[in-house]
Amino acid sequence: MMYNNSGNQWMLMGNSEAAVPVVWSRQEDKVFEKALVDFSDQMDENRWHNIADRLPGKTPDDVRAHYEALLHDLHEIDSGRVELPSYFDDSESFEWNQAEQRRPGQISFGSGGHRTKNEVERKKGTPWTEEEHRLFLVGLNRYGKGDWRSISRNVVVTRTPTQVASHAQKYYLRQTAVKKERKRSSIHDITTAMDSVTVPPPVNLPDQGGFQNFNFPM
DNA sequence: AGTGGGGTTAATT
DNA sequence: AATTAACCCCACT
Repeated sequence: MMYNNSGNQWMLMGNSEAAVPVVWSRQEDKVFEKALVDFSDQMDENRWHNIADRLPGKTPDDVRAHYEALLHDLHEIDSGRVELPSYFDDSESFEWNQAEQRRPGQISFGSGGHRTKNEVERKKGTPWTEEEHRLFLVGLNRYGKGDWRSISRNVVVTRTPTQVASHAQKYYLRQTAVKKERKRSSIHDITTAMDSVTVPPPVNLPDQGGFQNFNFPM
């Protein structure tokens, strides 16, 4: 899998050039992922163009193809368990000016209870964007559940490790919640292997408020 | 008004 | 540092 290489993309140069494999380095991936969030507001073609501008040697089409590949992987991650491929980190502690990324954020607002209006802007929780969540899944896939620090540092660069951990907590809570709802303990839950966390949430028909759970056999 | 989702912070290991 | 629990705001119903 690994979206960075899934389905090798080929760059077909006009007439005289031979096909050249498009390869994505780790650094390029990071730039790509960051740009994805930065330009998440534009869902048109400009997006690919803007992202490509940050990646010397990459065309907007390369970027779009890369994104497609990413979505494909995510779909698999999401609709199955999160399985960690055996490839782990690779020394990617390059000099990424993470200083200019991550914002000072994290202003408290609820804790103590002293609500001063003139205090530092109480930043209310900023909702995760879809892109950030996708990146979160990528990070999960790459570093595994628990390594929030790496995920924050290398993948979801717009969130601090604490935020990532928090997001993960809610994410898993929801996962199990949905799972439970779907399966009112049935004899079929018994499996030979050590159980599990599998069973793709049959997509949600819910979302609309009411879904009936049949709590009686039919 | 009650509930629950989704975010942050505090406490614990 | 990571996990767990408490807490808070807000959109819905």
